[in-house]
Amino acid sequence: MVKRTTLADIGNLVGVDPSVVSRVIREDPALSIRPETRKKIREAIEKLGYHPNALAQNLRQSRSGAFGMFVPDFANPIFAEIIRGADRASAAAGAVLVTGETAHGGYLELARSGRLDGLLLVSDDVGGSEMDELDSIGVPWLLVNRQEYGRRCLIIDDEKGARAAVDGMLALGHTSIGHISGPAYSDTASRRALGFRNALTEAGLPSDAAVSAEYSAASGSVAAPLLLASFPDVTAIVVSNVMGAIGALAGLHKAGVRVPQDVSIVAIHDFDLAEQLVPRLSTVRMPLAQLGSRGIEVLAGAPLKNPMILGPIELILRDSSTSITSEPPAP
Amino acid sequence: MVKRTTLADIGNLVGVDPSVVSRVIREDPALSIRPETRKKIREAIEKLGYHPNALAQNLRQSRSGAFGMFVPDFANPIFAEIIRGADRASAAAGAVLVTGETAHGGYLELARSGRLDGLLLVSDDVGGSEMDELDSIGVPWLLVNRQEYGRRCLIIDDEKGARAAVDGMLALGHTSIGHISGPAYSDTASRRALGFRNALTEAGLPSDAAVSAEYSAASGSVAAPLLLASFPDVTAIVVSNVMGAIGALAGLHKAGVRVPQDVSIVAIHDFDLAEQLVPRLSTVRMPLAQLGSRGIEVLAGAPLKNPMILGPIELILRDSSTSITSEPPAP
DNA sequence: TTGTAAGCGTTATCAC
DNA sequence: GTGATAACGCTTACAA
Repeated sequence: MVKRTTLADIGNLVGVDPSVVSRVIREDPALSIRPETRKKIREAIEKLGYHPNALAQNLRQSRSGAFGMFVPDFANPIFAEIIRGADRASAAAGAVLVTGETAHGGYLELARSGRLDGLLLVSDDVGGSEMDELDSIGVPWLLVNRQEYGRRCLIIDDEKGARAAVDGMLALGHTSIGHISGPAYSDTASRRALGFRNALTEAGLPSDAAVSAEYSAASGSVAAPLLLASFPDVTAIVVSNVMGAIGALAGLHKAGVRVPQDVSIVAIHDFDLAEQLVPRLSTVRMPLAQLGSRGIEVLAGAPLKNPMILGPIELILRDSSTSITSEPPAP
Repeated sequence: MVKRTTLADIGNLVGVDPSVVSRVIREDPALSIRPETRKKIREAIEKLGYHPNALAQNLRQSRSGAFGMFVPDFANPIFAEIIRGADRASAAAGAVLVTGETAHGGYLELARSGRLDGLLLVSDDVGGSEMDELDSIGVPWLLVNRQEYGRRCLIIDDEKGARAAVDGMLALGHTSIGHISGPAYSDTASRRALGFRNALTEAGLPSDAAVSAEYSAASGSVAAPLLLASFPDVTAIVVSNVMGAIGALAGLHKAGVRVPQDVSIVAIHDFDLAEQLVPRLSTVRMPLAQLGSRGIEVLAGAPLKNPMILGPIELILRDSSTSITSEPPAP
């Protein structure tokens, strides 16, 4: 590997001080320079193929030009979409995105060593002591998709998302609607459960048909038949998360329950494969990518007035839900 | 944000030169030091909560401590698993993993500015000129899951994977086996197609029942019914990639073809959701995580004698494939 | 209109 | 056994 070209090399070639070259590159407005000198410098840069050494810039400016983003699981399409948003925004901000899974806890060491200008944490398993530690380190950081008292965070309108799902089922004529919620420790789950209950209460309908499941397909596949066994009248189920919904489809199929003929299913969060499942899964599309991109923007200095992302929330009806009127009318 | 503790701070506190502190921290074997001095230094480090400034280390040592990993699509579970492997290996190597999507081409600038100690590219849309540029920059880099003449790369045994799928179908009694291959420009696709043909040829069976599809569910959903229309005798289909297989299930369902009763399906590459689809999808599990982890190890200096990863390849039979003998016997 | 110089915090090579 | 010094490549206030 050949030695890299430095500012000094350019300076030597042109016969000018490196600092001048630096100022030309950075288009320092306080610099007045003869056009021909500037031109010569530009040409030399071109000729030698100069690119600034980011490591030196980093040290000099005490900033790493990197943002961190840690998620529980790369394979979850929800996190993938958040990451994508963060990736785009980082690139736009001229920074790189360092990603990792929260499990190995590497983000603390990264923050301590100054390798991150900011950090996004998308995870329920980041504990209070880790958060305190981050605060004491002094890196800007944000909880993403999780609200916690006294911490800076960014969330989407989960309550509204759940309402959209319920309203969609109501519009299809369902009057007995069930809920497979996320785990109790998850605040997104409780906000969705709240939206579910409120929407039904406002419609003058009961909202007690609910069971809770983990954020996993396996858990959803158990929960769905269980819900129907406990509440046999239920004709539509709002599933709090996509993995659970996929599991629910599988679990119901195995139990001999037909979707959507016997029960309609709608999930919170949309994702690519929803379109390809059998049956195609109805979802509520939420602004996940914005969760990532806005997170980066806040880390980069944008004001955080409101933790709630105000993006579009959209019910996407596919084959897993159907109108109740397609059932034989009561005698 | 308070000023960070530096080596000099420790030195001042203990009454010793910063360089000595550095040598203690790095456990320099060439350092002889009084045990009590060492102890005092250790205590001061503890007391002031010192952590080395990675930015300064980076500049001094001309290494960024970061590896890059760029994929076409974060949402594809295949790439997610490769990323996970790379993430683990990076953490183990004391480096961070910078990820991004190949589309915005940011990796070139990262490489040029010295922000990466090495780069893994998992993508069919990285062109020859980009590769040449990377070579001229001098960063170690590797194509992952793609073989290209004259380039350093890392692949898995796709041919063997396809063979495993075919052999599995043969063992179930199928004698007319079709293939939904990946796109022609993809070398993984051609290696899988080769495995498919060889396995059938060696079994004395024809291997002409093949159509090609893009790496997408939508494409697979079109290709599967098409394949059956062209080759009505086919009783089992080997799908070259998971997305295509998911699409195939959907496409066949829509066409009224029952899986596995009318046709068996097996996909190359396993992933979480395979277990939760309806029907549960048979797959060939390939060592994807190792593709990522070994890639990082090679970047970190491990010798690259053989581009082929020699991990386990395992056929996982689930509900989407069944024995041909379950069909009514011919009269 | 340009040059000088002082750092950013570390580490490697000497010197004492 | 420990200290001094230079250097990594860049930026920026100040001097000329």
